[in-house]
Amino acid sequence: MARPRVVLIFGPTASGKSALAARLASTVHGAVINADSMQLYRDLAVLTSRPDAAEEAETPHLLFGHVDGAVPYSAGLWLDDARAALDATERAGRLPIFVGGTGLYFKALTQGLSAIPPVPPAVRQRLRGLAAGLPAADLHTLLASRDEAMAARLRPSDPQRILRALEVFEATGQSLLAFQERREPALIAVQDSAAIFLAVERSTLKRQIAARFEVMLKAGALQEVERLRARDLDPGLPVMRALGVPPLIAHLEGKLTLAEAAAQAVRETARYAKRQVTFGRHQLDSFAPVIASEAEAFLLKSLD
RNA sequence: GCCCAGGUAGCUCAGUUGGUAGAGCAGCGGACUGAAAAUCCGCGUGUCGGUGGUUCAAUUCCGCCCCUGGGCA
Repeated sequence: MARPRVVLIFGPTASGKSALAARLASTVHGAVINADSMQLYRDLAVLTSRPDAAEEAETPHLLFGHVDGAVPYSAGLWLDDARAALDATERAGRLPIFVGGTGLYFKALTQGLSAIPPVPPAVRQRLRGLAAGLPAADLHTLLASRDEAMAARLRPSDPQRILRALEVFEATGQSLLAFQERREPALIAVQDSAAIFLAVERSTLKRQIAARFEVMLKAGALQEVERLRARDLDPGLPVMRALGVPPLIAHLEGKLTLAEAAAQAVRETARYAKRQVTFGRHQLDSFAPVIASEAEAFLLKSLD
């Protein structure tokens, strides 16, 4: 097998991915490229455990904190950014090391995404406004009257996917299904990469999540959320829904004690970790599961 | 020591006029094509405190014991 031209590190939150990527990058003359949908927001550094200034000074880090929280970012935009970051890293003669916990980003990177025209913000806004007052089942009925094929594939209880199908149909006059039947070529083939899925025992992960949240609070997570709240952004934006943000806002508004908010954040983060593991197991099944403590040695060996 | 209340799922509790039990939360499994830290689907995991008795049958009724909380001493 040829030497991998790129390293892909996926794993649940709090599994030690970022530190691993940073260490590896400095040993093998690499650059770390973010594949995490929240670490890319400028407004969230503490709460997303983004690499700090010292780590970023040690080796190049790309796509971290480069997006303003007011922007509704997306997997498609990330893929564009990732393509540019990959090119820049290779031109600089460094090994690209993608690291993050967003399974969809890795799937898009290695399996390709469909080419779908952008949906005009006005269309999106109108549909979301409409959806706000409607039960999901009614939205599904609406979709079925326009795009029966796509409606048949979606559950009437899944508002987010129904909304996506509606906006694509509205913007293009075609079924989302028609687009999804064809994928663009993948940017990276798993065979050309060292792709791993960090395995950490669930109970260990939960302990690490709880300990990390305490550290985040000491490092100013509450102040970070206070600044975010002061921006008065649309609560529907991704940045406002990051783990820990809603409970800490509830605490700032006097609706929860800090202890309650922390417990809620930890619980939700643990559930998220579970979904990440499921995604890794089934959607990224060509990634090699590697025990976290052995991952560095494993990667160095496959880069030999 | 006596009196009262309670002991049922990991937690908080409901329930069974006697036919081996169910909610919420937690947990576990799963789906996944531009909001993915999102959105959605499925699953009850149990010596009903212990032990003897009555009964065809006891988690349920009776006795004794143990534990917890409160009250009186």
